Amino acid sequence: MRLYDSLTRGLVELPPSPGPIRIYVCGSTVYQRIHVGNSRPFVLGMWVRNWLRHTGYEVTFVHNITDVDDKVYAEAVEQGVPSRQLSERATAWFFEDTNDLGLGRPDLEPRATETIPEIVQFIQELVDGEKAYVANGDVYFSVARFPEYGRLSGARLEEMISQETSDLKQDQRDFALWKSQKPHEDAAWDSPWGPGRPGWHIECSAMAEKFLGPEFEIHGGGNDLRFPHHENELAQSASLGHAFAKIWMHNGMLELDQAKMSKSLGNVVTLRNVLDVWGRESLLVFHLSGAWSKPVDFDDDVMQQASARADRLRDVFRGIHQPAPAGSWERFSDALDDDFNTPAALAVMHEWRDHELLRRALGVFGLKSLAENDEAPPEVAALAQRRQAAREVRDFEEADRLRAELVEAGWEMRDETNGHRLVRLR
RNA sequence: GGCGCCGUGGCCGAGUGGUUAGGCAGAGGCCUGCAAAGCCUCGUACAGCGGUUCGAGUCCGCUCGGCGCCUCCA
Repeated sequence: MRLYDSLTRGLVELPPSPGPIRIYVCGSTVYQRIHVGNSRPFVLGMWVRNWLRHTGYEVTFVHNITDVDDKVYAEAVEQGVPSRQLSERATAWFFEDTNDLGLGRPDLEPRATETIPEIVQFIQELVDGEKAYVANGDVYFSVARFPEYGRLSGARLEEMISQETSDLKQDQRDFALWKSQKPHEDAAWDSPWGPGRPGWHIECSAMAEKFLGPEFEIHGGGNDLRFPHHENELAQSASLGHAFAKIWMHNGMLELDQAKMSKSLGNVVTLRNVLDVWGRESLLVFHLSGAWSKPVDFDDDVMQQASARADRLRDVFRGIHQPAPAGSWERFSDALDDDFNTPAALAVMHEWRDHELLRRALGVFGLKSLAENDEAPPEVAALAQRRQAAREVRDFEEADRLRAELVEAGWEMRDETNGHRLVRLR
């Protein structure tokens, strides 16, 4: 299998299976409900894990939760609640919403606040190696001492100007590894540099390396994290001589009205809302429909299309279909092995009539539910029988009345040559 | 301004330089009391202009347009 790597800007071949594949995907900072855009890296990570396991790899998938950050404190002050309480509530929402995607959980879901000792040690090593310096309770990474800085984002060091300025920085491009506690911050941890909390990027270097080691195969996350987040993670880890990620997998953004969906712009649709309105299957099919690395528009129209596609796949398991040429698993697996091309894989699935083949493919994407046959409850089946009887005596008025009653109960009658079929309405 | 991605039929969206992507919507047909689903048929599209080539959606250049990052953001 090969994947597009943002660092080398080309396709990189994975080591042959079987073998270990370690994946780290940046999760969300938790201070409110996550939006649909946030579901993309989670879904992609779970799917890649499933697929790699399916093809024989031993996969470890780490997906972190950043539960300490400027935003968390700010929102807590805004709402007048303790920051710990806020982040715990938002973490619970995160689990609730992602659970409802029905994909299971990543192997490890570490939280920044549970990784403080490793973070502190990481920073200490950077300070000891003179890659970072202490200034009045803060610790900053020295960008000038890492010549490779800018490689991931393609930015030139000389042209970078940090917007987060501080008199404590030796160079305005430097970024904080540790921030001393501020008056409005109600939670802090002890450190050799005084009470404070981690800067934004160090927690990911620490969590990734704690569970995967100094070198791992895939690092994922949204394309907007390429700079500064991932650039800085790479700088921190590489400064200690760690190889860090071999492949950087940056997923494209979800766009709403031709602009990136983002909390700061406020053009956000929560994952919760999408799950409630469209259901998990339609959302997953939507994610399947677009190449992971490219931006995609999110609106009712594309969700409607995804929903119709989900129904079409579902119908394969319902009706009696015309015999079709035997499906080829190879075409499906070739699509996924080629940079995880899910739109192409989905197209192959649409051509299949073979239940077992299709069920197996759906399983990779957490969509086996589409293959489940609906079993009508006895009272619905009884209603259907009465309608069938009415039809047989050609009492169509009564038949239509009973059909309307069935629709009311959430079931659709599909008449067939020798009987009928009940299909649950969604 | 710098770095990067992208422009495919009404819509979404694949596409190693040379035979059909696939789906949604729409039209006609088969089936049917009606309906739904299914099945069959129907779209000769690749932003524009040059160039390379026997041949380009697919490579090169330019132009136009869209998006992302450069500041918190999946």
